[in-house]
Parts: sequence; structure tokens; C-alpha cells
Amino acid sequence: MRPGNPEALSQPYDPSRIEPTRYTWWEQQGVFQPRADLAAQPKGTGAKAPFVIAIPPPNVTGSLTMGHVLGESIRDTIVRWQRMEGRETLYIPGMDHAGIATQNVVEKKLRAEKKSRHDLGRDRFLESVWAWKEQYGGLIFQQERRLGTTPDWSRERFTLDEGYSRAVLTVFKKLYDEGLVYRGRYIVNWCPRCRTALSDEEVDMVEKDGHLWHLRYPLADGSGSLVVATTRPETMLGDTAVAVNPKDPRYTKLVGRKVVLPLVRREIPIVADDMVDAKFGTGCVKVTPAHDPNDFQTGRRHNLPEIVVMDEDGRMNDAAGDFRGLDRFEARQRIVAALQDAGYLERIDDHHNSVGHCSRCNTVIEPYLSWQWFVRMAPLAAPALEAAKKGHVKMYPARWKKVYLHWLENIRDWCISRQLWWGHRIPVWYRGDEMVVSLEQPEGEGWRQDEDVLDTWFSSWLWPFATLGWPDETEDLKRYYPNSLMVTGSDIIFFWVARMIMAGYHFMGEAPFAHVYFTSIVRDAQGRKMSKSLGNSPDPLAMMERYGADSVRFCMVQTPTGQDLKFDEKALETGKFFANKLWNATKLVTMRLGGEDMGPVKESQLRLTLADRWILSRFQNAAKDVTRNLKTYRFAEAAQAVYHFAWNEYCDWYLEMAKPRWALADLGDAMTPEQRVDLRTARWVSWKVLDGVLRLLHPFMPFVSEELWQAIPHDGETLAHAAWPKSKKAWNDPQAEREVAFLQAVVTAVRNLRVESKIAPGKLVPVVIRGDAAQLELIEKLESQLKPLARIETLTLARDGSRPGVAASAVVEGAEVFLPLEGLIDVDEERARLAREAEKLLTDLEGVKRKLRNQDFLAKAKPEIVAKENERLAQLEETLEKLRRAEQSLSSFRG
RNA sequence: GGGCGAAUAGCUCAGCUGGUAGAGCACCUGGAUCACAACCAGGGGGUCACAGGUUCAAGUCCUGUUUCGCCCACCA
Repeated sequence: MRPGNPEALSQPYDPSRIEPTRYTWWEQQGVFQPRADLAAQPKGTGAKAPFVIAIPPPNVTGSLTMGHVLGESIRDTIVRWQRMEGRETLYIPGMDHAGIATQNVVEKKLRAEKKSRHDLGRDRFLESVWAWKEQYGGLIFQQERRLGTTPDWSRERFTLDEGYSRAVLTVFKKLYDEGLVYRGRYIVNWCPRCRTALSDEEVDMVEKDGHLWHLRYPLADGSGSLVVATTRPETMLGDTAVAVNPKDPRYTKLVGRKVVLPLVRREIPIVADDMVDAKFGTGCVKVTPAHDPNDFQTGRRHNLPEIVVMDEDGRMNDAAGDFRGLDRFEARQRIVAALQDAGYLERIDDHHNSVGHCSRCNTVIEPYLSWQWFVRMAPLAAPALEAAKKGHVKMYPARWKKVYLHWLENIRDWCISRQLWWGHRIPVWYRGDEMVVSLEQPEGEGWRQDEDVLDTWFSSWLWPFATLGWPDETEDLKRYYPNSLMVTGSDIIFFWVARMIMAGYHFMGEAPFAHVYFTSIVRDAQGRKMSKSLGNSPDPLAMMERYGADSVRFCMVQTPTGQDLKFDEKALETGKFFANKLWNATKLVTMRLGGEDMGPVKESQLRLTLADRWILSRFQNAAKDVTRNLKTYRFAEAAQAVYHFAWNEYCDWYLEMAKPRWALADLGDAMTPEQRVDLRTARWVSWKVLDGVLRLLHPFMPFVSEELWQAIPHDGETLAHAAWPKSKKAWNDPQAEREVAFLQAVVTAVRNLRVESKIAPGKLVPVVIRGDAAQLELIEKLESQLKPLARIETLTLARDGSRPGVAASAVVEGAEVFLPLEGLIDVDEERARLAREAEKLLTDLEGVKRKLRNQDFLAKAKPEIVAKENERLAQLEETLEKLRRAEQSLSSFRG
């Protein structure tokens, strides 16, 4: 047992003073690495399997947001809890190279110098990105340290590191060899600003008010015309057919004939295709295979030419004739104007539709025909579907499972090539017609590597095993795969979670983790998403400076599960106040321990009072509560259980009840041996329970709990490695809980009467209590506790059943509590108050009576419910009766 | 168009297996009592969105409606 250091508490609680130094101290203690003694045991031979969790790698460009703080608070709370449970814990940190995001940042910097990446060339550009990464990247981890999280920093991974890159390229080759990666010329989502292809997940659909342009296309034989409707008139330059529904009687005659494309004067066929909905628009659809995914399919079915009319910047190309060089939106206006001039514009309708936007830069996405690499997803999805359905991977909250299943059941192939430079360059080599997929450049002259890089998510989906050394069969991989838990936002359930599960099964033959916990999305007080442009995102570092990292963690962890969190800075005060409360309570306890060594104290040699038995019982109950709620990811309930126990039971009641007993120390040598035992008992219990509170608190508020733990006598180097409290059956004491509940009710009643009677708070008052023999006996036993708590001068037990004259009174569990204060009490007011009380009870009583008159209730409700109602009836009647007696008794003194 | 979620005190939210509606903040009254004014003591405040249904009993289960939010979707 170490003695503790009470002097540490001589200054007021100030989180910014204690937190940073404590973090460094933990690092020096090696708290963050898996415990060597546990790691030395062969896996599975110890009592418990290792607990492994990986951070969702933040973008290398990232800085700490409240969203990160939320996720990190939850992850670290669990990690610390598991560590205290005695499990070998590994928390893996790392960063994501974030292809587009990072390249955008560096290109923006270049633009400020009036340069483009093309001016530098690929190699020099990459050099400058790496230089940027070295200088600015990973800022987030410096910030995160402030929060007190405990990843094993020595294992930090970066998705573009040598080893990790090999994993990514190996995966590409493996999938290619299995026929699950292929190259093809298809319509993809193209961002004309980022100048790259994107996956479907990287496109945000935004509802917009637009127009539906009706264009008249004349028949080639001059026998008439038809009208097509389109939301994107500029693509008409690339039309290679008009389609109608084969069952549409209006147009069957036209199928096989031709129309002349206005402006372009190209003759294009009218084809029949089921894709056309006869009820929409005119029932005629212009077909632009190179600029619309639907039309692309139609085009392939009918062997139509695919005419690309735009370049990769979204400008019209040479195929656009007179409109070449124009931006697509300017071209739209000019083409509509030209059509109108030539009499081809039938009309313009208002139209509401969804338009895809680049999730990175918000530019309108262009469906673009190009050569890209794809992953065939259906075979990968099958085991991932199975896993969720059979519960091998469980999701919390459970409703996300449905979202996950729906996506996997409708999975589409994944476009993984990006026309960027920052990323894993595709390991494919070309020479003439030859193509080789290889991690190394093939032998011989003239090989040219694919210019494109892989989607960032094509590297992060390997995170749970690539961070452990895969594809090598490392010790880490054997020991720490699969991970135990994934904690992340539901916004990346498709991007990342689903794909990690697919990769886990495909490459490791096993789910990457057993549980997924989805955190809330952090919003501002008005419910808007946090964003840089709105400037509504609070600076987490400023929050931690102001309230302490402990408070930020404590409050963020208590987010509503599965709902968005409306962040309100005001809420952070709660945690700070709580920490301050515990700081002062610990100061009090350390002072009263009088330096006594708790080491040799044996519980069996103590003489526990009712208060002791009560607080120990309540404590073991709280420990059970906290643990149960952590197990089910109910963090708010877990945190509340610690908060409530520590503040409202331990501080508000137990410490107050311990004070008179601590005061025995003032007797010094005059203490009898029995008093000595009483003092030691009060000291031991107050210390023991405080020690337990700090343990329960540690995962939530690591800094202040450690600080306080070091200040009291403690067993061990660091609280981070102290054992998690078990709910102790021997301490469970329902009778003590009932008795103290009665005591509390009496104290509250007296305090209430004092206030109602306007008695000065400091004034000691006489109290008379009537009740049955058992109650009076209990009160007698509790007298020494009761008197200071309620500021009672003299306590009289009315054993003869007599009642005092003029008195304020209340009924507590059938016992009557009187404040006999003739002259200080306004009799009329007191009578009125009693009448109000009685009236309230009468309403309740009516309800209970009604219930008990109901034959169905008596017959069908569970017997214990009926018994409870009967009991309640008796109690209400008794209380009511006593209130009335008190009122009558007062009326005789009236005037 | 399909799906999901939310609606409970002035505000933010709990309320798990149906059985006397809770917390924090805010508010009101009183208090410099030697751990703590970042505190203590006491208090007021709710037709649980609406309408039906199931049940002895509904904030809780079922159906529908309204409002708000989110996700998915190739009607040009």
C-alpha cells in the first residue's frame, strides 16, 4: 500500500494544470502498450482473450473535430475499462493518406504559387506531398493526446507506408488473379474539378429544382417529328438514338425509322427499349450512351455508337462542333438558345430531380465514359451478408444492420481507379497489347505502369489486418486478429465498415471484429451538421482548455445512442463541476484519514455501522450497474451511475454521516479501544468506497481519477492498471438500504418542515417522532446520525403515543415527525399546508381504490402487483389519517 | 419512389422485460456552517405529437395521421 499524497489537493481543481503532465507520466509508465506479463502468455491460455480495437484512421490532413472527440472518448473509455478488467489491450493508431483530400490541399497550396501539379511532374509533386505530410500531417494525434486516449503509439500505421502499401497491392493482384478485379470502359461518376472518377459512395445526391426541356426531333423522311424530354439538353450533341417503349401504341409505327438530330444534323435511329417509361414526359427518350448510365446500357443493347462530347474538365470537346471549348453549363444555355432559334424547343417545364455532387468539392458530377478498374463485389458481399444475418458481426444500435444488409443485397461493382497521383499506384504494366499485373516492374524494356492510383478506401478496407503486418504472417496478426470492436460513425458504414467485413472474410477467412458500435453525428445547437464553412464547429482544444479533457470526455461519451447529438457547450460544465466535487471530497477524506495506514486493516476486524453497510451495499450495486451498462454500450447510463452514486450517495450522505465518527480522532489518547475501532472503521470505509469510485470513474475521467487516486493510499503504480471493481455479494445488504432510506426520508421531512416553517437554516430545533416500536427503535439507533443531518437540538421519541401541542408535522412511512415550535409556527398556514398535502394524497388514494375495485385487475394482474397496490392503499390511508389528526390537533390551538 | 429514426418539464435528453413519469441545465426560496458558492438545503414545473386499437393496466405493444431529420433509389 502506498501512502498517498494529500498535499496534491491543496490547490483548487484546475484541469489544465494536471492533465498534460499526467499524460506524459502515463506514457513513461508504459500504460499504452499491451501489458508485457499478459502478452507473454500464449494466446488463449490466460483467463481472457486480448481486447483489440483500431482507431478509424483520420485523414492525414485532418485536425481534431468534436466528431473525433466523441469517437475517441468512447473507444478510450472501453479500452481503459477492459484494461482494468485485466485483459491484454491493444489500441492501434494510424492515419489515412486520404487521396483526393490530401492532393487537393497540396494543389491548393501550389495554386497560390501560381503552379499546377503538372508543372512539377508526378515525382516532384509526390515529393512535395510527402514533405507536406511530414510538416503538417498528423497534427490530429498531437491534439488527441490532450484528450488522454491510450493508443499504443509505437504501432502507428500510415496507409501509404511501405508495409501497408505492399498489403494494398497484394490485395489488388490477388483479386485480379481471382477474376474479382477487372478493367473496363464504362460510365463512371466523374468530378470535372478533381478530374477523377469516383465511386458511387463518393457522390452526394442533392434534390434540386431544375427544368425539363422538351426538344422536337424531326423525322428523317420529313413525315413529322417527335418530342423528347431531357434535364441535360447539352448532352443532345452526343445522342445516337431515340428510344420508346415497345408497348407504347403511340410510337410502335416509328420504331426502326430515323430522326435528324437538330443542330448536329446526324441521322439517328428510333429504337424500342423496356427502359422507357411510357407515362413519363412524352414517352420518347433521347439516348446519349456516353453521358448517361441508363443510356449507356440502352446503347450497348442496341449497338449504338458512344460519342463523348466533353473532356475531363467538363468542357465541350471537338465532337461538340460549334460548342467546343465551352463549359458544360454555358454550353447548356447556348444549346437551348440555338434550339429555340431553330424552332426545336417545344417547351420548358419546371422539374424537381436529384443531382449528384462530388462529396469532396461539391462540383456537379458528370457521368463519363472512360477506362477504369473495378472490383466485382457480389462474391465478396455474400459472406459479409451471412455474417450479419447469423450474428457473427453484431451492430449497435441494431437497426444499422438493416441498412447494411440493404446495401449489400443491392451491391454494385466498385470503381477503384482514381486519376490522381497521391495514392497507391495501380500495379499494372502495359507494353503494346500486353498487360501484366505485378507488384514489380516486369523484366524487359518498354513497360509502362498504369497512371492511376487506387481509391483511398481500397487501402482502408484492409485496416484491421494490414495494421498487424499482413500479408506477412506476423505474431501480431496471430495474436490480435480478429479485433474485438469497431467504433465509428454510421456515415461510413458503406465506405468502410461493410468493406472491412468483406475484406476480413475474403483475406483472413474471418470477420475483422465481433461488434460494431456506431456513434452519433455531432450537430450544433440548431441541429446543423458541424462544418468549417458554417463556422459552427467548436474547437475541441479550446473546450478542453476551458472545461478539462475529463469533462469533455465525460459529456461526449453520454451521447444518446444512435441519435444525432446536439452539441451545447454549456453541457460541458457538468463534468467540470463533478470533477471539482470529487476533488474536494477526496481532500476531505484524505484529511480525515489522519495519515493512517490502510494496508494492514482487515475488514473482519472492523465494526461496520449501518451507514457503512449501507454505502458498501450501494457501492457494489453501483459497480454492477456501471459494468452492465458498459457491456451493452449504454455509456450515458454507465456514466450516470457513477455520477449519481458518487455525488448523491457517497458525498451527500455517507461523508456527512462519517463526519461525527471521524471526529473521534480529536479525542487523541483519550480514545477507548472501541472508539479506536470505530474511527478506523469510518476511515477504512470512506477510503475504500472512494477508491472504488475512482476506479469506476477512471475510464470516463482518466486524469482527475488518477490524480485523486495518487493522493489517497493506493495499491499499485497507476490507476490505469488497477483492478475493475466487482459487485461484491458480501456487501449486498438490502436491510441496511431500507433502514437508511427511512433515515433519509426522516431527515428530508425535517428539513422540509424547517423551510416551510421559515426556520433559519442554522437554528437547531427540537423534534418529536411518533411511530411503531420498530421505527422508534431504528430512530434511536440512528439518533447520532440523524441529529447533525437535520440540525436537531433534542430528539424525543413519543413512546407513550402522546403528540406535541402546536407543531409542524409530516408523515414518513407511517411515522409522524413533529417540529414543536409554539410561537414560531403560523398555525393557520400549517393547517392549510396539511390540507393541501391531504388533498394530494386523496387523489392518489382514489386511483388505488378504483384499481382495487376492478375485478378484472384482481383476477388478471400478477399477485405481487395486486399485493403492492393493497400495501399502497394501506399506507395512503394511514398517512392521510395521520395528516388529518395533526390538522384537528392544530385547530384546537387556533387563535 | 422505398427505408430508417425522432416527437416526454422552458432547454438537452433518460425511461431496457407494459405496473405510482425521471436526470442535468434553467427557474423560484433560503444559506458565507471549518471538503466543495464549480457548493448546500428546500421547491415549482409534464393531456408523454395526434387518433384509434390490444390489455386488468400503455410513455412503453399494434395500426393510422401529422411534423421534423437522415439514408437509399438509373423516371429521362
